[in-house]
Amino acid sequence: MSNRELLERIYNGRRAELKREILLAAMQCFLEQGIEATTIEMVRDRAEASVGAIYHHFKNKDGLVAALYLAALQDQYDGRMQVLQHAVSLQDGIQKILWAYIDWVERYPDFARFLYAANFNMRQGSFQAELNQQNIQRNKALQAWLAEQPEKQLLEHLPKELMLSLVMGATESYCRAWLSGKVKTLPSQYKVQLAAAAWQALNLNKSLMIAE
Amino acid sequence: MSNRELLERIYNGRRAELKREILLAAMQCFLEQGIEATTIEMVRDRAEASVGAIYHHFKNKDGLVAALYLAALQDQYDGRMQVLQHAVSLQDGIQKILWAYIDWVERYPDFARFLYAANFNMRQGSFQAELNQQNIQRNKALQAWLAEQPEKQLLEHLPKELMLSLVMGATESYCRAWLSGKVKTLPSQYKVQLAAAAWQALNLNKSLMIAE
Amino acid sequence: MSNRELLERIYNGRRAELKREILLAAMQCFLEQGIEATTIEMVRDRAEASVGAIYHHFKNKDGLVAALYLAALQDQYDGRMQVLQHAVSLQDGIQKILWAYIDWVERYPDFARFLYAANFNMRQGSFQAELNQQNIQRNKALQAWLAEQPEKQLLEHLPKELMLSLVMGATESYCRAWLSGKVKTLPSQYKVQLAAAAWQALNLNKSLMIAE
Amino acid sequence: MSNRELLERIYNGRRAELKREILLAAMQCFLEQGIEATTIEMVRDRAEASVGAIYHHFKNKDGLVAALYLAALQDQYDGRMQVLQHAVSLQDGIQKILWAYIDWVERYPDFARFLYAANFNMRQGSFQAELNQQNIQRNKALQAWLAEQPEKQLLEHLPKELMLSLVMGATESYCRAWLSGKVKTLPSQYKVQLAAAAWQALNLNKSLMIAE
DNA sequence: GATGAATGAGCATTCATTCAT
DNA sequence: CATGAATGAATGCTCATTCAT
Repeated sequence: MSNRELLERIYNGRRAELKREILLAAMQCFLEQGIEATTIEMVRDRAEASVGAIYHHFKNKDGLVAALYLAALQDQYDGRMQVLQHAVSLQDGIQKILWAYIDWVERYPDFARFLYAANFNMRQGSFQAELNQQNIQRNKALQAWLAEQPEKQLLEHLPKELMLSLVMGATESYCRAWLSGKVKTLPSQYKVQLAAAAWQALNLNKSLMIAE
Repeated sequence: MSNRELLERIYNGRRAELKREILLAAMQCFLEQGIEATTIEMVRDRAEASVGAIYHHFKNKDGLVAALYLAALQDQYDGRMQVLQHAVSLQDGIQKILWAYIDWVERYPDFARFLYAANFNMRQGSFQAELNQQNIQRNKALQAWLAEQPEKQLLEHLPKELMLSLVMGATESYCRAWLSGKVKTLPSQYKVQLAAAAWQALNLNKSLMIAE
Repeated sequence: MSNRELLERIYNGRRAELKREILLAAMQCFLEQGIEATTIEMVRDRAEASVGAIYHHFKNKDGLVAALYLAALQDQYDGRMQVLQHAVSLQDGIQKILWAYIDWVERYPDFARFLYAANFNMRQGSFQAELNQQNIQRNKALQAWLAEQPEKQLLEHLPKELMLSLVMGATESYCRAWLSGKVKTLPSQYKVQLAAAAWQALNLNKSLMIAE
Repeated sequence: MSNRELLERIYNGRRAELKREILLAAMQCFLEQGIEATTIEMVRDRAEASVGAIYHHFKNKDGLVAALYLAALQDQYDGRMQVLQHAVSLQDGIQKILWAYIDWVERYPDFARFLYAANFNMRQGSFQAELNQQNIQRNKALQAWLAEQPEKQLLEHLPKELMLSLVMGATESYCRAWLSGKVKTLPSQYKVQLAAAAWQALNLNKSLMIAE
C-alpha cells in the first residue's frame, strides 16, 4: 500500500516501525469513522499495538492527528519543491506545481482526504504553533522561487491573496470532488484543461487589474 | 443579527421562535467548538431552553445539525434561483450564480462556515436520504435552466463533472479563504475577476476539448 | 446509624435522600480504603446509585470529599456554639468546648476520622476558598464570645497561636489515639483530667509569660 | 540542605549516593503533590535517575514511602535516646524528650511533615510488620528508662494510654500547626511553656486520679 | 408541550511495573 | 547494575438520551 511508502519517507528506519503502523491504522480509522468518532481502542486494535505505545509515541489523540497532518503536508511540499527545480518558466512552474498536486492526490488519496478532514482539528489544537511555523517557512521558499522568475512582473499587479485561488481553485475543487466520489474521472485526465484554466485566469486578471 | 433573518425565512411565525433560538445557539456552538465537541448542554445553556425542548423539536443532536444544514442549503438555493430568473444570457446567468454565491457567503458567513464544517456529518448521518433527494431536485431545476439557453451547445463538449469545478473553483476557494480568515479582502471586491476567470475557463476549455 | 443522623441535619428533606446516601457510602469507602484509593465505582456500588447521579450532585470526586468535610465541620461547630451559650465563666466555657469536642468525636467517630484523613485533600483542592471563608466566620464567633468574658484579661498575655495548642492539644491527641485504635478507653472517661490539664496549662503559662 | 544530612546518617557511604538522591526527590514530590498523586515518573525526573534504578533500590512505590518513613523514625528515635542518657531526673528526662522532638521538627520540617502525611500509608502497606516490630523495640527502651527513674511511682496511678497525650499533646499540636504554616513562631520559642504544661498535666492528674 | 433529574455505556488517559538489551 | 520502551488494567469523567412529573 502506498500509504506506507509515504510514511517511510517521513519516519524511516526500523526503530520507527511501530510508529508507522500506528499512524497507518489511525489514518484508516479517521477516514472511515471520522476523527472524533475514532477511539484509541479502534486504533490500538487495528495497529495491533498497546494503548501505552500509542501514548508513548504520540502523547495523545491530537498528537496522532498532528503527526499525520504534518507528515502529509511535508511530503506534499517536498514533491512540489522537487518538480519546481526543473521549471523553465513561470508558466511551466505553475503547471508543474498543479500537476505535482494532482499526482500527489491521486497517489495518496487517503492522505489527501485526511488533510481536508483534519483541517478543523489542526486549526484548534495545541499543534497549530508548529504548523504555522512550517507554513511560513514553506511560503518563503515558494516566494523565493517566484522572485527568481524573469516574468515575475506579470503577477505583480495581482493581489497575492487572490492569486492562489485563481491558480489552485479549479484543480482543488475537482480533486475534492474526485476524492469524495462525486466524480469518477481521474483528475490527471483533465491535467491540461486545469493547467490552462489556471494560467488563463492569471493573464486575464492581469489585464482586468490594469484596466481598473 | 442576520443569522436570525435567514432562519426566519425557513422557520417563520411566532410558534417557531424557540426553534429558531435553539438553532441559532446550536450553530454558534458548532462553529466555536466544533460539531462533535458541542454538547446538548452547551446548546441548552446558550438558547436558554430545556434539554427536553431540544429533543422535542429536533429529535436528537444529528437532527439539529441536519436542520441547520438543510435550512442553509435551501436558502442559498432560493437566492440562486431568484437571480437566475433575470439572466439574459448564459454568461450573464453564470455570473449571476457566482455573484449570488458571493453575496450569500458575505451576508451569512456563519452559515457558510457551518456548511463546510457539517459536510462530513451530513454525508454519514441518517438525513443523507433527505439531502440527496433535495440535491437531485435542485440539480434538475438548474439543468432545466441550462437547457433553455440558446448558447447551450457552447458547453456541450465539456464534461459536466469538470464544468462545476472550472466555474466555481476559484470563487469557492477564495470564499473559503475569506471565511477562515486567511485573507481579509471581501470576496465581492474580486467579483469581476472571479466571474471573468470562470467564463474564460469554460470557453478556453471548449477549444481545448475540441482540439483533442 | 448515627452518621445518617448528622447528614440529615445538614442535608434535610426527602429530596436530598439520594445525596445523603451517596455521601454516606463515600465516607465509608474513604475510611476503609483511603480517599485516593476509593473509586467512584466503589461509591456507586455502595450507594446503589448511578455514576451520573454522583457527578450530578457533587461535580466530581473532590466535590464529594468537600461536601463531607464541610458538613462535618459545620456540625461540629454548631454543637460547640450551642453549649457555649450556657457557659457561666471562662473556665466553664473552655471545659464545655472540650467536652463538646469529646462528645462529638465519640458520637461520630467516622466523621472525626474522616476530618483527619481529608485534611490534606482540602488544603489543596478548589474548595479551600469556601473552607477558609467558613473558618474565618467561625473564628469570629468564638473571638466574640471570648471578648465578652469578664476574665478575659487572664489570657491576654498568652500568644493566641499557642493558646489553642495548650487547650486542645492533649484532648485532640487522645481522641486521635482512640480513633486509630491505639487506645481503648473512651475519651469521655478522661473528661475531667483533660479539662483540668487544659485549664492548668493556660494559668501556668500566664505566670510564665509574666515572669519572663 | 539538611534533608540530605539526615539521609546520610541512615544511608551512608558513596555507594548509597543514588539511593539518597532518589529518596530526597521522592520526599519532595510526596510533600508537594501528595503521596498518591506522585508518580514514579516525577521522582525519576527530579532524581535524574532511571525508572529501573528506582525499582532496583526500593522494590516499588510503597518501598520508597517505607524507606523514608523508617529512616525518619529511626533518626528521631536516635536523637531522643541520646539526650535521654544525660537526663538527671524524671522531669528533666521528659523535658529533654520534648525538646529533642521540637529540635528535630525544626531541623527537619520536611521529614516531620512527611511522617504526618505518610501515617495512613504505613498503616496499610506491607511494611507495617517491620514498623510494628521497630515500635515495640523502641517502646521497650523507653519503658526501661522509665523503670530506672526513682520518681517512677509518681506516674504509677496514671493510665499509660493517657500519659502520652498529656505529655506530648500540646507540643505535637503546636508543631503540627507550625509545619502547616498556621502559626509562624518557632516551636522552640515556646519550649519552656510547652515543657511546663506537660509536667504540670502529669502532676495535676496524679492528684485527680487519687482523689477519684 | 415543557422540564431537568437520572441513567450508564463508553472514552481518553494514566501509571505502576516488567524485562530485553 | 542500569536503562527506558512497552504493557494494559484501571479510573475519573462525559454526555446523548429517556421519562416521570
